[in-house]
Amino acid sequence: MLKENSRGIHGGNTSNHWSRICDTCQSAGCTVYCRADSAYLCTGCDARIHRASHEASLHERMWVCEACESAPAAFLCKADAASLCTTCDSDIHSANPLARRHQRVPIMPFTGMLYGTPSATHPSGLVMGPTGVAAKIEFLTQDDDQTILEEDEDEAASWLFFNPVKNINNQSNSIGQFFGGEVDKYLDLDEYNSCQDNQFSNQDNNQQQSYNVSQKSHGSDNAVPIQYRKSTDQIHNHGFQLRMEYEAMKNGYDNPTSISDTVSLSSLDVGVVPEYTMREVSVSHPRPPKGTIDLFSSPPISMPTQLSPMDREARVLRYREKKKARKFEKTIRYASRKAYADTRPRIKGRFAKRTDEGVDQMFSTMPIEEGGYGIVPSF
DNA sequence: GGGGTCTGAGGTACCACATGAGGTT
DNA sequence: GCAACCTCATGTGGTACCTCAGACC
Repeated sequence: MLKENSRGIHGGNTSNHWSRICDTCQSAGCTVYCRADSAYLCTGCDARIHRASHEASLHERMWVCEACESAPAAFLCKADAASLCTTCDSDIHSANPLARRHQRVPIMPFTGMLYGTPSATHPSGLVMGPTGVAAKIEFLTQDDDQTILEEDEDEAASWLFFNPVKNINNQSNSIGQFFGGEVDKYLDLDEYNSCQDNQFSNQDNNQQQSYNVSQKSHGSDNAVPIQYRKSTDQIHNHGFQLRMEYEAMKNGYDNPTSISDTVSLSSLDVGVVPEYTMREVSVSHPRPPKGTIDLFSSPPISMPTQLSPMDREARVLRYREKKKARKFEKTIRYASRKAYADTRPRIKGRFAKRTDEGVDQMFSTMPIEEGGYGIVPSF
């Protein structure tokens, strides 16, 4: 399933670990680069260090490139909703004509604190962030949690309230039981694998989709950035994903009625990547780590029983970012395959075998290699 | 109100085959 | 370690078919 996604967008990053870990704690992936300290920091360390003093809070920081995760981001690609360093931006957006059309804006350094009390010198809260040139960092406090919940109440409500009746009738569904209510059969526990301790994730897959214009480095299958439509299972995935995040941050993972401690994955389709294979959650890293997951060799999934305020804030922020970034269109990952599919003969919508005549007709206007088909158009 | 039928919307299985990942030599 | 070769899972789109909900009688 993920066979063709097992490479990072730069072709060689197959590790389950971050490209660059936090210079301070050495245990989590870095998310920001502090110019003043010349240090790459994870979200937790960034908050801790730059909350320590007023002076520290004035340090200019840059988001780390979401592609290579090893250099400060310089541009925000609006199409990919990704912050990229100059190198990755160049690589990705020179891959094909469509990629070149992506609108990018420079990312300026930000100061202040991402979490906690706003800096007194930044009452506006205007900083430069990964989601906009002049994104307003929303300083999250416990009170803000409530504000967020109120803002999103309408949408979130549909995610939060499981149907207890269906749950009872759905006893055979271990996942349904696990979450205390009706759960989509198209489970995608994506975001729940994104804690810093977790080494398993489908980040490669996510990244490849996010940066689906960047595959020139590993083959001719250049993906196209155009997104057509999104199948309902993907929509379910997003809905459930966000619902889970919302539920988690709402409860701080200490509500035993909504989330139990373990889950059986045996009934899940292999293609579904349960992100929540964490051993524990001390989450502050806003991005899922790289790598894929082994559903059947992983230890039983445990849900956290406590979540620190910082973790909650991080999750709230991540929830909102993800909500903003939701896309419901289908992603074409392999343009060459699409091109072939478009040109294949069909019978009642099904692919049909090519006859020699059919091939000749089909490619009568295309250059045909000896004994083969035409050159794969590349986007 | 209950049951049967019709209709539309939405979801999915099916097909062939180039491609690429991973294993072997 | 590297290259060449081999094997096999994967992704791709249009259509028919299936399921379900709602309307109607």
